[in-house]
Amino acid sequence: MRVVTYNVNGITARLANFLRWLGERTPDVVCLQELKAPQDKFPEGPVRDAGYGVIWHGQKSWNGVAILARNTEPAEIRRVLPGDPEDVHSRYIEAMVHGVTIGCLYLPNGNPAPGPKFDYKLRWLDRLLAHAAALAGSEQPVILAGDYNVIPTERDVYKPERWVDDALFRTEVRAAFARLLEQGWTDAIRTLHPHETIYTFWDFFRNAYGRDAGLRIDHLLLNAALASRLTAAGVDRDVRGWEKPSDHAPVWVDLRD
DNA sequence: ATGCCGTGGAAACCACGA
Repeated sequence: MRVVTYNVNGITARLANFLRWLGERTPDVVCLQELKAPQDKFPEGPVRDAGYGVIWHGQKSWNGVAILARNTEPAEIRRVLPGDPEDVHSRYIEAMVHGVTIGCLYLPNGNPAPGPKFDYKLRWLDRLLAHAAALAGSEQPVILAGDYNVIPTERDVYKPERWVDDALFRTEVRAAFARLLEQGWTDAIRTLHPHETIYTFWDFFRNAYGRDAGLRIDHLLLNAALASRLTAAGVDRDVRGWEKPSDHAPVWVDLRD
């Protein structure tokens, strides 16, 4: 079973590109972020015509997350990250697919830091840690996939010294991600490729993709019950070079049945 | 070192992203 996370940066603007990728790669489960579409504007018809069941949590202009499952319906578990009734951003959705709990998340960017947006990011990380703690030790397989907006280590950014004060790389944020891993989560890409330079995002400008000036900020974390089934992981980085691409590329894991 | 680009929504610019 292949599970993918993909920040599409606007599902409406990305639709042709996305459907091409979906048709060519036919992944089993897809976690989407940054739909940037209200609930009633999600392109449900084309997605279902492509052979996928789908649930989504939209929002006007910003955020928005979805879970797609090939030839089946994702069984929704929740569409809000617990812990803050005041938080109205659409940044989390969770469903069961083929016996695997799929958490799809879009973590706040947090810039500029310091400031209220960074404070919101840190609070969101705390809530994620609290929710993930229960899932980490579950005997049921769980994957937390999404755009974490966290550069885990210096190896995951083209020029670390330029990013030390950025909300994606500040020590508080890296420490929170490290605490997440200490709960028992496996960072699939890094575990299978410990020494490679791997990016999942390249800026739209300054020819970032051409220069390979990227970041690794999209992650798939597996709990222990699922990590034993991990066989492969990678980035569909060629998609970043397609016409009208997102600034992120799809990131995937293959799991033994 | 910097939103220089891209998207959405409203308004012929601004917010936001990373």
